[in-house]
Amino acid sequence: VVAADRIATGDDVFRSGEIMEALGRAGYRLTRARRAVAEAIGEQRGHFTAEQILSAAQSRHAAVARATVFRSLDLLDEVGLVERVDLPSGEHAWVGCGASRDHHHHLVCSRCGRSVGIGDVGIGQLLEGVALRSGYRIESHRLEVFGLCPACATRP
Amino acid sequence: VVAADRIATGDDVFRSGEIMEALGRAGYRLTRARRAVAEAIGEQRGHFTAEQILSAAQSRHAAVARATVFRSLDLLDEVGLVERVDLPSGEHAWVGCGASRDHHHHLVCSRCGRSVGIGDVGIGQLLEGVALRSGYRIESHRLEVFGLCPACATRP
DNA sequence: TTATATGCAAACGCTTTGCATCACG
DNA sequence: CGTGATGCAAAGCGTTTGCATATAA
Repeated sequence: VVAADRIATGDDVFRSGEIMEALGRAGYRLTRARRAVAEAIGEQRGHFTAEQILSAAQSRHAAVARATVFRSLDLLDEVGLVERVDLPSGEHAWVGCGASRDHHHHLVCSRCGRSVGIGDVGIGQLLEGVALRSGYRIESHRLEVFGLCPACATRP
Repeated sequence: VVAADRIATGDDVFRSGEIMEALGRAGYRLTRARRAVAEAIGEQRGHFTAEQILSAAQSRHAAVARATVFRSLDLLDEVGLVERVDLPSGEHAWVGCGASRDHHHHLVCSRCGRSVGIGDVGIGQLLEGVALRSGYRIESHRLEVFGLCPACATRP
């Protein structure tokens, strides 16, 4: 049941081109603003906030309206290219979802924000037990894991 | 390692008295406002927002300032009596933590909000594997589980 | 008596909205 | 061309802060 080989499905980073292609495939217009947001996301190494995308775009001479950043992120979320994470601080951030479109979770570096996807490491199985004992009919779960990435762990 | 018997540690609900006692033990003043917040929390059946506490207090003729509600919730969080949950919608809510002061997670009813605590069901163990494979030094994790409680599951 | 906690109102930060304009397809 | 997307600015929320006042211990 546990797909051990699906653990650590790779860095949650992608090129802006991939984003635009996916948007096109989903039937959305490939606009200048969306390209700018896609490029800004491509520059991010880890999780990012709407604010970061906004200023990344500005510093590239590809300014986008604040509202458009939010609208684009929502769109990308719908398409499954990014996903919201709630940081321990309570902040809302986003991470790219790499290639895997399946149910998965994120392992986020608490220093640099770099994130990797992790597959279903067997939590579903654990939760079956919880369901039995609690009587709840479990519908969904969210797991967010925080720690230091290899680079940040060695470099103090 | 897996404490199967600690699954479903009981309803995350308590009487206002327990809250006040714990606050006193922690060396905080037992004020009228905190009593009002404690009572409002006691009325909640599941997760609750600051806004709900505010209006619950008002409808009891024990009005509290909005700011005080936030300050009290932060305090109760510090003491470990309540905990923030990020609902799937992105909303911030709180749940009581019942008796257990250990590391735990919450199983929240997505209809009525009722929540029960679940102990460390073995996720720590799973994450050791993830740490090995990913190279990350895992520091913390948050698991939030949503579903229908027994009552809501049977009553459509 | 004195440090703590409260109330109030204003400030804040993030996110959304309405609406006229723009541009992708 | 026509519809969907954008920009702008204003509104909306939830949350925090500063400060004078009240109050628990």
